Amino acid sequence: MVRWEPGAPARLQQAALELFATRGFEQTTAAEIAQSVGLTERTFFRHFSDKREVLFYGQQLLVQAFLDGVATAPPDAAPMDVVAAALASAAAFFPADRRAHSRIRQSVIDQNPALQERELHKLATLATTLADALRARGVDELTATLAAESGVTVFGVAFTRWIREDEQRSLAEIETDVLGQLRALTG
Amino acid sequence: MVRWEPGAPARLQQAALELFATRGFEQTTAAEIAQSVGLTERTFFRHFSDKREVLFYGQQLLVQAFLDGVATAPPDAAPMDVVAAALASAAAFFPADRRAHSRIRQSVIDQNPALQERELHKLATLATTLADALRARGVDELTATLAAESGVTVFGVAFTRWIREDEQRSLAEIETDVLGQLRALTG
DNA sequence: CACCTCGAAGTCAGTCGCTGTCATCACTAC
DNA sequence: GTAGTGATGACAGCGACTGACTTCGAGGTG
Repeated sequence: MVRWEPGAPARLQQAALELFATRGFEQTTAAEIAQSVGLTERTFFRHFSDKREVLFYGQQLLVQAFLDGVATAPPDAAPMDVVAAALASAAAFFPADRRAHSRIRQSVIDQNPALQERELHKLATLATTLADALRARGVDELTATLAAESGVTVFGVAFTRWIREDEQRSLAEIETDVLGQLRALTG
Repeated sequence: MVRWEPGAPARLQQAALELFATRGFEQTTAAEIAQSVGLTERTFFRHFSDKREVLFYGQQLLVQAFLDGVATAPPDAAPMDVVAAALASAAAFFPADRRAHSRIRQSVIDQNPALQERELHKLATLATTLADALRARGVDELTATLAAESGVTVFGVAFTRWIREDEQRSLAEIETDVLGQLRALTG
C-alpha cells in the first residue's frame, strides 16, 4: 500500500494547465489545483514557488538546449553563427507533435498579464545565460549581450509564428527565416 | 480648510521609492507607504493597480517620447533609421541630472524579481507599441517587430551602461554606440 | 443663504497567495 | 525492532488586493 501516488509535480502541472485553460488563471485557486489531484494547497507550494511557476516547470531544459547548441559551434565561429547554432538546437525541443500543447499553453499565458511577466522574465534569464556562454567563448561583453538578446528575440518571434494556425513550417525553418530577416534589417 | 493635500499619487510614489530603497520592497507594506503620507491602504490601491506599479508611474511619457521620435523621421527612412530617431528622442528624457534618481530606482528594481518582471513587461509593451508605429508607416509586420525589439534592446543595454558609476557619456551617445555595435554584429 | 451634486478619501469585511511550524506515517537501513 | 527519512497534512497567520458603503469639503444653482 503506497502512501502517495508518485509524480506529484507532473500531476499538478497537468491539472493546472487544464483548469487554467477552461476556467481561467485567476479564477483557479492553488487549492483547487491541488484538490483535483488529491493533494493540499500546502503541497502545491512545496513543489512550485508560486502559482504561476506551475506553467513553467521544465523550462530549464530549454535553456540547456540553447547551451548545448552553443557548444556544437566551432570555436572560431562568429557570435551570430553561434547563436544560430543555439537556435537550431532549441528548435529540436519543439517537434511538430508538440504544437497543439504549446498552443494551449500559450493561449493561457497570452490571456494573463501576470503570466506574460513571468514568461518575459524566463526569456530574459535565458538571454543572460546565453550571453554568459558567449563570453566564456571569448566574446566581449557588449557583443555577447547584443547577440544573446537578438537570439532570444528571434526565438520568441519564430515561436509565435510556429504556433499560428496558418503556419506549416517547422520551428527550425522559421527561425532561419527570421534570423535572415534580422540580418537584412541591420545590414 | 482643504480636506486633503493635493498630489496624492506623486506623494505616494516618492514615499514608496524612499521606503523601498531603505527597507527593501518586500519589507515595505502598501499600508506603510500610505500611512507615511497620511493616507490609507485603500487609497493607495485606488491610485496604483498594484504595489509594484507605484515604481512605474509615468512610464507612458517614455513611450510617447519614442513615438515622437518615430514621427520626426522622414517618410522614406529605413526601419532601423526610424528606430534610431526614436532612441534619440527617448534619450532626451534622461538628462544628466536625472542619473542619480535613475540609479536609486534601478537598484531597487534589480534587487527584486517581481519588480524586474514588471519592468520587462513595460519594455515589451514599449516594443509592441513601437512596432505598431512602424507598421503604420508601411513597414511589414516581421520587419517592424524585429526593428522594434532591437530598438528596445539597444535602449535597455544603453540605459544599463548610462547608470554605471564609471560611465561619463550621455545616454544618446551610448545609444549610438550600442546601435552601431548591433549593426556590426549582424552585418 | 440653503440646497445639491460630485469626487476623493475612509471604513470594514472578505478572498486568496503564500509561509512557518509542527505532526503524521509508509518506507528504508541497520 | 528501532531509528531515521522524506513527502505530505493540518493549522495559524500575514499581506496584497477588492467590493460595498459611508463621509464630507468644494463648487455650482436657486
